[in-house]
Amino acid sequence: MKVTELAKSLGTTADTVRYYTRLGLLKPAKSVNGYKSYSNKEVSRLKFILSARNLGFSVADIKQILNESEDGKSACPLVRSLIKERLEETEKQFQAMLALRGKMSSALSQWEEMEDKAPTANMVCHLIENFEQIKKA
Amino acid sequence: MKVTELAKSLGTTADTVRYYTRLGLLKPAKSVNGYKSYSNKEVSRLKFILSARNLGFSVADIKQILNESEDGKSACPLVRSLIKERLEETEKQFQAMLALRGKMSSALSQWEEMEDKAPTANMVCHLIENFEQIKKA
DNA sequence: CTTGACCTGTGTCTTAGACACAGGTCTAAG
DNA sequence: CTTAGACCTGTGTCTAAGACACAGGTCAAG
Repeated sequence: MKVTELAKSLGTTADTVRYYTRLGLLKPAKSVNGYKSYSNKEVSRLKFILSARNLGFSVADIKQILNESEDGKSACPLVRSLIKERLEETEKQFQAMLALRGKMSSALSQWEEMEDKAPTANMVCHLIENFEQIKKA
Repeated sequence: MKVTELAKSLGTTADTVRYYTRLGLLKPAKSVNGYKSYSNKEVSRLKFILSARNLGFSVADIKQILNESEDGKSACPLVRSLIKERLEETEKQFQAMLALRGKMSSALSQWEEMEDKAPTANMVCHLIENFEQIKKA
């Protein structure tokens, strides 16, 4: 199987396959013409990688998990602990985005009723520089 | 004013100041010893940049806004249109994070009751590979 | 003069791929 | 057999927004 073939069969891009290969997550054989040749084992490996990415694991996480399982050990404990970390991070980012979204939409609606002003020596844009979010009661 | 001095006075890092300087958003004079020297004008410029970053504008956006205002034009229309774009992006990312968070926390709770399994030829980790999110009714 | 604390600019690194590009492969037409 | 064109290849570079490393410069105290 060639790069593009593998990629399409799992609904991803050739660049993604190349990226994982570069990192050593996939280990294709070299075909005669120098092209990479992927076996069925690589297909299921890639399937795993894509599932894990979809669940929020980082590529580095996945590398770790694959290493563990290559030693014949169960990766389950590692997987549980990693997802706990990732979920915490996601939660933080989520809260940050929630706050940002609020700020932005508040700014947008405020600014629609405000006039344009030319810049001055110490003010680039009064919309931004005078913005203060209205606090929720 | 030196780099660190400026950074501390506005509660940011020297690296951030250097970064903006590298991009040309700040234009310090060169002091005798080769160090960068920031004037009061740079202070208010940086203050503006930090406010805009805080509202979700990208550094590229800010560059655009600064260019506009340097020509003496009002940046307000540009600012309104940019924040609209950024807000839409933020909304998309927000929804994506919301979905991801749900998936992850669902996985976490499911996996706590599932046993460990050793890897097999075509399965790295059954937790991940057999995961299917329970759909909300 | 020397020590040590702090500061400097420059260059490299990060994520997870996307994109550019020069060249190779392969199929069909001539 | 040759040629054209479509498609594919690996490698190298780019992205955002700084963080970090590092060799060397500066400056006040002793």
